[in-house]
Amino acid sequence: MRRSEFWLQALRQGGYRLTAARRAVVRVLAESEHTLTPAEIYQAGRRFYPALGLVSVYRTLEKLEELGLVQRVHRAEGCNTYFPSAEGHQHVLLCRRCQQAVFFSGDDLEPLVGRLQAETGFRIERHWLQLFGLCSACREKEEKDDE
Amino acid sequence: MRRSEFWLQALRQGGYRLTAARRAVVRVLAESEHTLTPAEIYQAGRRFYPALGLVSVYRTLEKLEELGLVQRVHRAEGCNTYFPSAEGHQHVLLCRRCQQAVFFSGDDLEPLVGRLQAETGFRIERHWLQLFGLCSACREKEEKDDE
DNA sequence: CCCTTATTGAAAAGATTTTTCAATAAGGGC
DNA sequence: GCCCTTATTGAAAAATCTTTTCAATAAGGG
Repeated sequence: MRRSEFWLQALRQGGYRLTAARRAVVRVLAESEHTLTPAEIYQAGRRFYPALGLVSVYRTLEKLEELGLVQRVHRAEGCNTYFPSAEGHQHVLLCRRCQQAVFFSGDDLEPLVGRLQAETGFRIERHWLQLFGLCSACREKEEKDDE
Repeated sequence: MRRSEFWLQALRQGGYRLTAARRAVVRVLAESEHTLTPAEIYQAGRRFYPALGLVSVYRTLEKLEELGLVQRVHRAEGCNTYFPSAEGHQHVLLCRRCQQAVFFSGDDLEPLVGRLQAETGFRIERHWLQLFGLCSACREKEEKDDE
């Protein structure tokens, strides 16, 4: 099943109605390979549903986040970008130029977390890990810019 | 040397003047053990310098960040908290209740980064790692609340 | 095909951050 | 110590971004 269909189904099961506005937001974000801001989702969503309002983008993101389908992605330049949630224990690697986002897993923070809990007395509950860099396409483009 | 003195000296060497507004911001943030928002810094700073303006807090933070002395700390509830920068390769462990922040080091992401670069074609430049939990004081307080 | 009520978009309100601007004061030069 | 230049200030205005309000609409269970 495509991610957008799954999201619509999950909204339905969460007791929410399927409206044109929500379908447009889902369609844009579920299949995106880049993190998107509310304004970008709004703009792209209007191509599918011209009457879409920015407010509905915000409200739909709120629900998708609540259902665990969407995550907010923070960056130095701003914290208002969204992306499909990682499944299981995954994090994202982000291109700083084109905003492409790629999931990865395989970090092993257990030993570190255990050690820090013992040393600091904190009970550690969650962690954020994000990697930043340049995707291969943007690397080529940057080299071209330098010429 | 205390951190606040070091910051003042660094501002000076960066070509900036030492003003009462800047001294107040530095005094508040350099010795803080908690992440602080601009509004909190403003409020606390006014106790040392009542004429302080919120605008100067923003402008001073901008300069301190530019000099690498201060970092912006992001959280789910908001991205507008500030804290002294980590020295060298350090990250922060944050209490979700009282905003206490503790530096740590010892994460070893090299193998992961190397593997991902090979697999994805990205050139990985930076990473963000943050741990969230409850400090021991807040753990006790939460247990009391539950009673 | 209703009928209830969740949802909508527009406009207003809020919150936060940035810009503008005349007044002030930092600190180098004397 | 005292000018003099000019960076810096705080207040107010403007710009952004997000949330709330509200009457109109439409989703979807019966």
